Amino acid sequence: MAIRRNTWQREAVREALERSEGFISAQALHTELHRTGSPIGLATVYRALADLSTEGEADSLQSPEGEAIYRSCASIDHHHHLICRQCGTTAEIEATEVEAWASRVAAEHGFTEARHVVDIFGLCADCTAAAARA
Amino acid sequence: MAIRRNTWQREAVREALERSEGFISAQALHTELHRTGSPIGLATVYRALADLSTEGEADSLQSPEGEAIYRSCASIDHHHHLICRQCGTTAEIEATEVEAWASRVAAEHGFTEARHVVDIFGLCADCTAAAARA
DNA sequence: GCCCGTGTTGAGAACGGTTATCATTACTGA
DNA sequence: TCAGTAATGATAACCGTTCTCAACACGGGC
Repeated sequence: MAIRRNTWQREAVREALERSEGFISAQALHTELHRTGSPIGLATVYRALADLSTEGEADSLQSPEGEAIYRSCASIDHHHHLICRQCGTTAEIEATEVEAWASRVAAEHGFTEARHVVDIFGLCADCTAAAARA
Repeated sequence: MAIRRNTWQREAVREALERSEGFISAQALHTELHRTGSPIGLATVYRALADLSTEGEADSLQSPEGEAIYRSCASIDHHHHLICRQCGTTAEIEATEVEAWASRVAAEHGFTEARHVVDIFGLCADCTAAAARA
């Protein structure tokens, strides 16, 4: 694992992830890749996503349904999300104050290696309007 | 499903959940119940937890490892958690500033019915010390 | 360009958590 | 007490994810 080789598979996953808007599950990404002709294996998709995630090129979080979902993360810096639980669209949000708060609180309680989960699930403007009509 | 019957199992799950501090997984709760002598089935624990969750008597969220974890929700007031990913102990934390931030950000983007997930996972002081020794 | 060592791939098996199945049990209202 | 029917629980099925391992292919050295 010392040297990372470049393979078309890894690149295909990166591109497919960038092409898809919002969060997408590994399975969905695999299906999408097959649909567009890539005979890539499911295991490879998982591996590529895990790699992208650790390298900071992708965000990953757990959907409320328990799936791991991924998103291309052009800006390497840490940020959070506003996710519509109806249509899945996301908006990146600034959370500078929350960052500070999180690390302060963790430190106050003697916690180390703190990673925080700060995401807001709601109904986006469109879906709110659609729900109002129904 | 029209009528809900009262069974000792359901009550046992509720009590065990209240007794356990912080978040606990369904499996752990099942193990705990068996340890204290209840021959309750795993499926029943899942069902009871799901019911408690929909009734609002319990909170549920996904741990970063993908497990569903539950917490008794006696106090209706909303608060957040600092969770040790090693031993599972939790501390309740005040998050007034984060509450304000979350609703403000959601409103700014036209989102409604926003529920936020704000939890910090880390290593508690004890586990940090234990890890340092190893 | 060709070889070879080794990182990578992929099909399928294994795995762990959760949910469904279904015969049996036991609440509950009459 | 009794019948009707939710609830239970052992187990199988399910689903997403990770592991296994033989086959493959990238890339540095020649």
